[in-house]
Amino acid sequence: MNAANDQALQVGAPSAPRTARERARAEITAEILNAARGYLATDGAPALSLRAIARDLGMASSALYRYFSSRDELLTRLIIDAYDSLGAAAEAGEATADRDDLAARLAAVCAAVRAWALAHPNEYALIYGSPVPGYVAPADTVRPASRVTALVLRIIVEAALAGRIPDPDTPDAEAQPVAAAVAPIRSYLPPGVPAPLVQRALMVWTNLFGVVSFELYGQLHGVVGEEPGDREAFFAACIQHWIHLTGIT
Amino acid sequence: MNAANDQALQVGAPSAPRTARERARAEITAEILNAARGYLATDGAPALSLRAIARDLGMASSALYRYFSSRDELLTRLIIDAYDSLGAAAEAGEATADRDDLAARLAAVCAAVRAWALAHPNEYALIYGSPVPGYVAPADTVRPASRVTALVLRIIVEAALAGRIPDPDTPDAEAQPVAAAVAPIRSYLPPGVPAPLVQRALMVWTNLFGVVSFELYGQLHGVVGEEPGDREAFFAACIQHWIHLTGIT
DNA sequence: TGTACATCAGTGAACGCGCGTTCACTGATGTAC
DNA sequence: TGTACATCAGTGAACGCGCGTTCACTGATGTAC
Repeated sequence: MNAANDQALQVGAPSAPRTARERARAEITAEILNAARGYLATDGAPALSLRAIARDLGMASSALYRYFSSRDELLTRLIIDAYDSLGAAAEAGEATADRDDLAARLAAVCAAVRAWALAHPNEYALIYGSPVPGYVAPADTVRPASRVTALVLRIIVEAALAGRIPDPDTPDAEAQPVAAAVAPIRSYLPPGVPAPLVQRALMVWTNLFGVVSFELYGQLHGVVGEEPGDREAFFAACIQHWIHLTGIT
Repeated sequence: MNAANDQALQVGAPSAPRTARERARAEITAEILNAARGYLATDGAPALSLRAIARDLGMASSALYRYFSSRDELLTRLIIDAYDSLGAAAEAGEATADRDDLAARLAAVCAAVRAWALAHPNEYALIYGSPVPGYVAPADTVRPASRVTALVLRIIVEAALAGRIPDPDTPDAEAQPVAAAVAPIRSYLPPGVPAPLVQRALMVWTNLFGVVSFELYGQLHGVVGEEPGDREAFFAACIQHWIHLTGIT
């Protein structure tokens, strides 16, 4: 929690750099990241080139090493920023819904994730596409990566604890292995949320990104229409099923 | 249909090459593809290198151009083969289930897709990961790409036409846009399958790949357990929900 | 069955390109007295 | 306020590497008579 707050502070409010040097540093760092995001869009993460970025900014390629110690560090920063940007968008969307309308809150999260993905396809592919081979995500990507997951789970937990979800009647034979399977994430949740319900929440979370990825990567081409409203209608129907799946009332 | 059969013939039975030249050509082509798949696994599609493959086979890099006219053509062949391999696995899995047990047939397809993906993570990422930037899939990838989709839809269509799926009672206001959205794929289906049902089938199809992708790309790390049986239990629960979602009895 | 010619697989050098990273350096900005 | 020194941003050349693709060529395999 402290770590999260500290980081939010750092990211959100750059704490007003005082000296000219610090101000310039912050500005140029931002320019580098912007240029990098541009190349993500056109060429993808694997082809991201430090030299191309340097060319864009009109500086020597070696100068980038004053800001990032390596290509991988730049990638890591882009990944963290993308997760945070998506997480913030999802949280902002969720916040607009009536607190008591749990279904609407879940729907808002889904819609916000899709909207963000369509607006930032490059960054979406960076974090939810096939992993960049040879790149291993460092530990500080974990927390930003879990913001959307946490958001979805929070809604389900809130509903369950408020008694607004009827207990799913799963046969014991099935419930046992599922409980073991979802144990890791369940350890972060307050007690009292049945395992089958956690499983359903995770299904919704997984399916959400499944649909968004398929839409973004072109797998829906020739399957779901591309007229205005078609994709939205399909996605809206998905949301309805997800809400129904959780059992939220 | 004819095109499909012709291709199956070509791929399945290489029609017994007669001359030594033809035999050698077929063998070396296969060796190239195998080596390429090896590099897919370790380095990913964007880093796939003709020179590295040639080195593996102990031949000059220029010699590859006797077999593939360019790197893109090699990629295309790998993509088509991957789709066909997955499609064949899914069809074989489905074929083992009792013809009358529609739910079991759907479950078998899902299980086969996941098993194939876990066994061929490299090729899975090639066809269902983020698109390789700059590469545009030619038309001959379309048919192999649709085999799993077709399989899922066939089961649902069969169930619907046999009256084994109760009509989903969707409010007209919702059904209208959904019908427009799924019109493209519906044009390939026999009449009499309600649009909301087609939408559900597509949801199952999308969610299937969503779950498999999340598992493969590590998004489930720290969420769903990694002990033997955990992932299987989670996936089994997903399958149950998908069957329930379609309404198959 | 034997010869003459066409086809094809494979070679090795070369073209032209781009990449990440290092290093010794210059000159501007900041800091301590 | 002014000077001396430390810090830092940015340069440009270089290292060592790998890539896709082309081209003129050699030698083996196949084919037609």
